[in-house]
Amino acid sequence: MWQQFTSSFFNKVDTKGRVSIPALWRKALELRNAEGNIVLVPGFRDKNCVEGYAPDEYQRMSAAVSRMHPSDPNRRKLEYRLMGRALPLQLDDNGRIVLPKEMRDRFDLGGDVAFVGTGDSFQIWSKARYDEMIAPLDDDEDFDALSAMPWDGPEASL
Amino acid sequence: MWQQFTSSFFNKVDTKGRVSIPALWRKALELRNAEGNIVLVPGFRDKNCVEGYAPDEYQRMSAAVSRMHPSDPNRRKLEYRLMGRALPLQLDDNGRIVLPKEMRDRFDLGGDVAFVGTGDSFQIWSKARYDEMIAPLDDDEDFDALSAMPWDGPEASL
DNA sequence: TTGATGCCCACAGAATCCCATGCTAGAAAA
DNA sequence: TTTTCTAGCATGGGATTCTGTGGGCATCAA
Repeated sequence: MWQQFTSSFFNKVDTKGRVSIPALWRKALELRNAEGNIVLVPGFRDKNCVEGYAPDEYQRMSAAVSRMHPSDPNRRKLEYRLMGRALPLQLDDNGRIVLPKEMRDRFDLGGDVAFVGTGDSFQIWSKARYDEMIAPLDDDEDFDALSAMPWDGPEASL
Repeated sequence: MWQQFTSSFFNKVDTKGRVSIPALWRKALELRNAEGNIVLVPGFRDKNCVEGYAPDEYQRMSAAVSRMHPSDPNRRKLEYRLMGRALPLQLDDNGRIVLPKEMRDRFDLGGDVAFVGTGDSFQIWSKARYDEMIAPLDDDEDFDALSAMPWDGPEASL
């Protein structure tokens, strides 16, 4: 539909470490003129998964870090975690990427993995860890996070 | 009539999971320049049904989430439930969509389903669950929710 | 040699497209 | 009014395309 990463998908990592990027997201990447390029960042916002960005969004993130003053110690930390660990990858002809061995080991990405869309980025979880993470969210009866969402009525944005 | 989703409809889901979007709402989608696109979100505001949005309304929701700071834990929760589960779909030539199997299983959407208009969005219920849900609402004699409605008089908005 | 990497092809199941068929409501004709 | 016609709508089935996945084979490095 459009250039956001939405929905969740459960794909398999084969013995070579290859895994398909969901077809829906490949179309999203095209709309972002990514030309088959994505950037993987391990454990940035969430230390239990790998985050994936289209080039344009990754640049937005790193630009935000670059706006911080060079003397700011938090900038150094962010640099190490965002730039220092970012891994640019290319999709192959079948729409797959190869997850490097260190990433597979560290995040348990063998066999079934979960791709979770988070709008301008996405996450890759091991299926087992994803299930653990998501279960309490589904049990949340009243879902109080919704009340934290900013809302100014229909005519506010767009 | 116009671009709001109003009224209720009872359609059938076939063996392939296909179901017609009510014709009245297809016209509403046209007025919203949706071009046959809708977004389904399972159990977001109400955990017992699937919610449907026109692209413009969905973007309004997700934009509200994106305005929250990336470090906000409530943003994470909302991402998982809104973006992480949102499913963009296209109407086919006959005005139908395909409900994915997981959704059909989880919300019991086989055979008869109810489409309920809720203004800027709509809901899809299994007929059985819908009947259960709606009965006590009709018995609500005094309907005290009405007193909670903000009201500035006819000339306020528009 | 051994192992990793990139590229190509193959295949099954699932999703999607295309065409057909009743049904209904409303218009048109008698 | 009653009957006939028609266009729009919901629904069904077959055929085709797509997508995720597995395997083979060169190439290159250690």
